[in-house]
Amino acid sequence: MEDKEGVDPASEFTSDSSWALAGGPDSVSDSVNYFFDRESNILSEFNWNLQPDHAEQIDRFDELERADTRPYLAGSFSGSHSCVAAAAAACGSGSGSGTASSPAGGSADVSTLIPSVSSSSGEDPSEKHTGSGGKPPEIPSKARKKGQKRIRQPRFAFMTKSEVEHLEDGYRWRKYGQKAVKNSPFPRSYYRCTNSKCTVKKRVERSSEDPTIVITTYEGQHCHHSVGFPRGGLISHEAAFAGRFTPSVSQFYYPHGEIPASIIRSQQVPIEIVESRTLPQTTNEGLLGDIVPPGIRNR
DNA sequence: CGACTTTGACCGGCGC
DNA sequence: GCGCCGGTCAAAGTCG
Repeated sequence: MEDKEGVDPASEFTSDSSWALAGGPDSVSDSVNYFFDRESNILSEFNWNLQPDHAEQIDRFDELERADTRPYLAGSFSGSHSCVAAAAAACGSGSGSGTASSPAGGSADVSTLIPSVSSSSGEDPSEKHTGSGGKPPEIPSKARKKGQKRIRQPRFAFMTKSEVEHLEDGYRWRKYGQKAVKNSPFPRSYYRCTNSKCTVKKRVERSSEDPTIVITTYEGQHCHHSVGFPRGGLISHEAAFAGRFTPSVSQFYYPHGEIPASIIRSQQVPIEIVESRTLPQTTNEGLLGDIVPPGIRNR
């Protein structure tokens, strides 16, 4: 999948007007709005209700999570640019991955990221790449392996400039696998939420092009509240993503009312966070950097 | 001792 | 049809 990820989908996105429309680096806010629109549509398909007019709803969620989430987020975002996001869902749309190989020169990172998401998205029906044996995450047993296609969970991925791979997001994860990634010197790690009832998974890998960039992909939605913010309450932007990912449970808080940013046509929301730093859990400096729509950032 | 990580093997989808 | 590769499993090892 890596290959595919690194290639096609990317092209799809990059070629996709969505990112292109992002405009130049200066048009971030515009792009955010643009993406938001798309996101709204996409998310609505998942009943995530993140449309602007649902801001209140978000707040409500936030209230529910206030105890742990808000403080956490507030702290993490305060002073930084907030925001973020993206999200993606895998289901749906997807169209095939654009064959257009993505020239996306400038968005190499993005391409890498998106592909994974997008390709998965398109798979709903046919479930392409995930070869994972089509085993439903929920059902560990191999029983469902055959005859039953795995239902793709919504996904979303984002890139983070970080020195540590595993960013705190308020949830506990158990690593269940690690694989070497083709064309990349860095392995990809697979995690699943430790909550037995929760099927959320996430993949973490470093960009082969820029080792300082960590690509995290979430899949699924948490069916429980976060466990709080461990380790000194350190928070990372990842938390925000995680929260976005699980609207029904942990919405995040946007200190400045920013709207989550991007979304992509295939229900994937790739996001690129530039200069964001995630420090070791012992520190308190995790900050979100500016979010730049894929394609904008030049490396 | 339980929870978690590591790691090799296996499975299935996809491209050629 | 074959081989490659991503994703997952599960046994063994590690840690607190």
